[in-house]
Amino acid sequence: MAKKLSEKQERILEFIQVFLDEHHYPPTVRDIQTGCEISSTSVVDYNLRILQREGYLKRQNEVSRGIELLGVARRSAPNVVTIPILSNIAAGEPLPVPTQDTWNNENTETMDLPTFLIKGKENVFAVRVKGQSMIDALITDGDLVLLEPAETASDGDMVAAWLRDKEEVTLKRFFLENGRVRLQPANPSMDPIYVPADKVSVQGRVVGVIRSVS
Amino acid sequence: MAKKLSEKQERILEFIQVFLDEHHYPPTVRDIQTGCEISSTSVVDYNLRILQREGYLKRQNEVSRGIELLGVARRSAPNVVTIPILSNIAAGEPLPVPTQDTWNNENTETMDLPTFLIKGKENVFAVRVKGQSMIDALITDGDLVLLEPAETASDGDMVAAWLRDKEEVTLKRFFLENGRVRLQPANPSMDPIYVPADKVSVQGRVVGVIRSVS
DNA sequence: TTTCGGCTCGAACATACGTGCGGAGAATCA
DNA sequence: TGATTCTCCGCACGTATGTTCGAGCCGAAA
Repeated sequence: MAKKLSEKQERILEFIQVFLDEHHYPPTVRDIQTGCEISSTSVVDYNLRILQREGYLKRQNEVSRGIELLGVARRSAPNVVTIPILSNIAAGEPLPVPTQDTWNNENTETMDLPTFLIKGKENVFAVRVKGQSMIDALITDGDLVLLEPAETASDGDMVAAWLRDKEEVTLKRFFLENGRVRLQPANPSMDPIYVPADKVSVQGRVVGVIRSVS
Repeated sequence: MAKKLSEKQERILEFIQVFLDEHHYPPTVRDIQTGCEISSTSVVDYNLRILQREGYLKRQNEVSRGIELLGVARRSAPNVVTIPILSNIAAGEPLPVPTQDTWNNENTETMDLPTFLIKGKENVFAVRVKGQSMIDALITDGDLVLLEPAETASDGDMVAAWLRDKEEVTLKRFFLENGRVRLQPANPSMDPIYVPADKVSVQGRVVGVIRSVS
């Protein structure tokens, strides 16, 4: 178990996990072969044996799709992850990005999300929006905004930005243009705002939005 | 879906569930045959087809163990439901509300949703929005709209409405006002439209919206 | 009675799929 | 340098497994 996995083995493991999420049954050797761009089924077999020996999975002999992930490799709830919901957002203050304490606080509200919504993201949390202040981001009262903590952003990212001067949080697409920041609303009929870079701090990247209509 | 299952079909379903719990991969036709003491593989196949037609499971053609339990039958992830995603929505045509066929078509894309999003609703399906035509409902390109099939609506319901004269589908809040229908955009800065009741047909109630930011 | 549709049977067919084998680079070690 | 081990390759064999077909059974409708 101690041995480190080769890149190919990591890839195979990852592929099996994703395949399982999508199909709810395990892949065949040949599924893995094409999915991981491996040249021969025997190479897949070879690496599967290693993965089995190292305890990452269990295989049934002579059984098609007889692969079962074990331990760490196994995703306990295959399609769902639990994230915290922050409420009590005060207007005029930055977002309270969750800490470990938030997670551990048993009073924190949580929700389950399908994994495909936050694929690859980490420490995602949700904020329940109050009022219409985000309407130019196509977000309205009661919506849940999914955020990934981040202090920086690349051009085009949808971010939650704290505007020091205005003392407000806004959700817009981020563009850095020769020293100042252009914040572009998601609603194309609305105009961008321009802010000096040192007056903006990125608090997180927007991963998704969920609206539950009553 | 309405039809009652035969004793044999109940047993098969139960067997698949138990098998799944034990092995973490689906059984073969022959596993079911011996497990349920059925005399012939073709009988299993016959009943599996019925179970598929009734929406209890989905099968992949020519794929060993290509069985996937759906909805009620699925119990591995109790807080999750599987719904179909309709794409290929043609502009200028009513929504293709899903039928049983849609469910059974193995090419139909599906997604898992946390149950809290569709609490109490039935036969919910998702539509992937193309373009900006729904922008006044705070919905943009790529969003997934969750709909519950419905032919009628109460005042205040957010509905998908087919406008006969305009030949378009729109998402708005529904109000019946002395013989005509007021359709109110979710964006409060936009004006409602008024349509004679016989020129509007409700296709579904909007249950939620999901946006995954790339 | 006949007819017909739902259900069962057994066998065979086609192929999806796990596995084994000979060999070949490439890396490690002496 | 050679020996050894690890990893990869392509191929082909055997069987596991989904699917089909023709026939038979049985109860309900005609």
